[in-house]
Amino acid sequence: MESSNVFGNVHGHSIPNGFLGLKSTEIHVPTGQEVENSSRSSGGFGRSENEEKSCKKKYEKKIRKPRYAFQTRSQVDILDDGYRWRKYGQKAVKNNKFPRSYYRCTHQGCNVKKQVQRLSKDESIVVTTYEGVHTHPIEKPTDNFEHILNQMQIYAPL
DNA sequence: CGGGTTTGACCAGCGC
DNA sequence: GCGCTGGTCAAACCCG
Repeated sequence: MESSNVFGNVHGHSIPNGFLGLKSTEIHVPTGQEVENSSRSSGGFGRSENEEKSCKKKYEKKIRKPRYAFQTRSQVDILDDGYRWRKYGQKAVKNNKFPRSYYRCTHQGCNVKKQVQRLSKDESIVVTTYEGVHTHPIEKPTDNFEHILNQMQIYAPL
C-alpha cells in the first residue's frame, strides 16, 4: 500500500499523487522521533503517572512518521477533510506572527496528527501538515470530500 | 452531559 | 553547562 499518499484512496476515490496538482512536500524528521505508541512517559507529565513499561526498548526501531505538508489557500484554517480532529495544543512560531494549531485524530488506534500553520507573509496561505496515516474510513459522506476540494483553492504556481 | 476547545506548564533535544 | 525552541498533556471552560 502506498502509505506515502494519505489521500491516495479515500472512500474509494482514487486520487493521483499530487492532489490535483497540489504540491506535496515530503518532510523527513531529522531527529528520528519514535513517538506514536512508544513509551513517552517522560515526554508528558510523568510525576504523578507511573508508566507500566519500566523496561526500556534498547532496540527501538526508528520508525519515521511520514509527514506531508499541504499548502492550501483558504480563509479558514479549519479544513475539514472528513475526519474528526481534536485540538490538543497551540503554539506560536517565531517566524510566524500567527500561532500554530496542533490537531489530533479522535479515533481508537488512529494516532494521526495534523498541524495547521498560517504564513505570516500571506495569511491567505494555510499550511496543513499531516503526520501518520488513517487506518479507518471517513465518517463523512464522500460528497463532502469533493466539496472540500471545491471550496479550497489549490495554491499552484503558474 | 458529552465532546471539543482553551491556556499554562513541563520536558526533551539541540545549539552555542 | 546553560538557554531556547518546539512539542505535548492536563485541567478547566464553553457550547450544543
